[in-house]
Amino acid sequence: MTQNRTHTCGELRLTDAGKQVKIVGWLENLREVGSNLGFVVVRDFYGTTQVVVETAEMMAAFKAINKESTISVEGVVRERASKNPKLPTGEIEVVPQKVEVLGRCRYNELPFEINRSRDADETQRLKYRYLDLRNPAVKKNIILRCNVVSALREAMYALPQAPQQFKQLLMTSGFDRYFQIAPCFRDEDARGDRSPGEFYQLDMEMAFATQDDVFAVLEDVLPPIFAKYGTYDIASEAPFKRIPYREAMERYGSDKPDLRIDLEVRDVTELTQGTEFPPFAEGNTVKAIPVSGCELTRKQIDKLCADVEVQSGAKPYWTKVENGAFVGGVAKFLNDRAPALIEKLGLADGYLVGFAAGKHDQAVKTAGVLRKMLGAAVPGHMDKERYEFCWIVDFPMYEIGEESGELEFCHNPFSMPSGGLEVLLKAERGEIDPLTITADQYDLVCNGVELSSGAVRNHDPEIMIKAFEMVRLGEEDVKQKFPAMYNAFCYGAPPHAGIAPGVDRMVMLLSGEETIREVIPFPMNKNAQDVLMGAPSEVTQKQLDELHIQVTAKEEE
RNA sequence: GGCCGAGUGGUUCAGUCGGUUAGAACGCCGGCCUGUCACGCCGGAGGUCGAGGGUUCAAGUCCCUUCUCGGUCGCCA
Repeated sequence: MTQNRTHTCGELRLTDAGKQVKIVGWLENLREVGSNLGFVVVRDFYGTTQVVVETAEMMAAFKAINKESTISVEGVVRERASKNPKLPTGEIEVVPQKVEVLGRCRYNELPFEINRSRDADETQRLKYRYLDLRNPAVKKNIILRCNVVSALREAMYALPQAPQQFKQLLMTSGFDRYFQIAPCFRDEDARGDRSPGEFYQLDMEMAFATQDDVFAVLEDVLPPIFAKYGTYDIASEAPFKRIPYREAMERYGSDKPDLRIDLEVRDVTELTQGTEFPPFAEGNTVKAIPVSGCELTRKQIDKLCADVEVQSGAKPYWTKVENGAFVGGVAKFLNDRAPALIEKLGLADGYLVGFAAGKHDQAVKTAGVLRKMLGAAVPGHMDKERYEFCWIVDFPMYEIGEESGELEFCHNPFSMPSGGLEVLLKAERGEIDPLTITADQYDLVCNGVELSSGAVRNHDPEIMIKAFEMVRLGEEDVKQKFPAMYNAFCYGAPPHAGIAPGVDRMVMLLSGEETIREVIPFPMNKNAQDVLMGAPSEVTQKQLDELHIQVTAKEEE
């Protein structure tokens, strides 16, 4: 039995008419349009080709084959009597002489229809991922992923090795630049944009590099890839906007702002103090988001506020401006403040004002979610069809821990404090507040998605120890917990910096998908289960014995 | 772990105030149809309404418990 095809299913054109061919693929559909007339669609990786059925024998042969079986068709290419301009192969059809079943589909009913698999239940899709991926609309994201990864490799300099601590050690070893596309494993729960446990990063580290050097690399690599592979045509050009962390929190209520939305958060704490409304009470922070041209109905506003509460954990409030006064929502608490608020926020008739109130951090966070929701809901405030990049810079080095109530590292303890040793010494002498110390650490954000985190690393053991002393740790802790890094840095380390954009998230943005699972060939579900392979599953006693692992009963209740 | 949403033929969903035989579309099976391309037309089969308990003359619908999936928060230097 020979299976060699002469052409793929996306290949044949009018110029091939008259040729003897053999195609192979999946039997997608049989359209019967007459007693002995029908059309078979054969699909492979490259496209679909129509096979025409004109005889009782062929009709019987094709009717006996379940859809989604793999078949081969030998025959002659012919110009179609009625062409289909929507298909690349729409000008021709294959008149079959011989049909062979290569792999029989045993079921005449599938878990879902292939070309509508995206509508099916996600668990069902993942369980039958091999059927789901037959859908060209699903498959295209995986192909996109492949193209993006290879474009990234082409754009980068070459030298594959291994992540974080090791890549920093490479710098210390004298390698100037490093990159690789590496799988990362993390013990963290899933989200729509976060694959549970594992994901891929374009990981890079550069010796003798500054923050600007790192920015320059990604500003060079990413825009052409977004331009070529993105769903939207417009993307930020280099240099990307740089926004200090504190400014991002104040203006957008988020450290990953979606800059496609033109709304901004305003602080109205002073102007709302002394009102009868408990959430605006003294000690609370009050943020306002003015939205012009809002025609949302009361019902829509309530729904939006409920959604904000789910995501932020706190209820937002609102009022509208009509005839120069506040109407609806919390209007009655603000009547005497209306003129001042209207002036400060530049309000006019038709404005909706969203409010977020509470302890400072909660108010900021609620405002951030509210801004995002309003931007998406009120027409005219979000130019969706574009990619807006920005760098979030100047992350605080320290924060007051919620539980401990004492100074702790805010993000990455290995980032270089801006200003180096001198700044730490000043803080130690009490000349500056340690909370004002920032780190040379940065995030790359696109359309409200955190694409990447990176930093100029702290390569100086003295500064590292001082940084740790600020949080009541010291030399012994650094030596004990990170012996390799500490020791290596004691032998002359180059200043170095790095970053690691998430490949899955990048492809998600490029494809326009809402969940990361759409760009991963075999994704796990929210609970990190692989429902296709049935993993995790029970282990056998033999496996346990091999590894000297004992399973003991739970001791609780 | 908290909160929100969902679970009804193979698939996606509808199902009003608790009330007769739980509907539709697609898919499947049978029939018709000579140019379809989401083909069309006619007919048919297919349901433990996630599971368990309760209220009631009567539960897909109300109450309690529980399981599963999704979103979100916690978490993720």
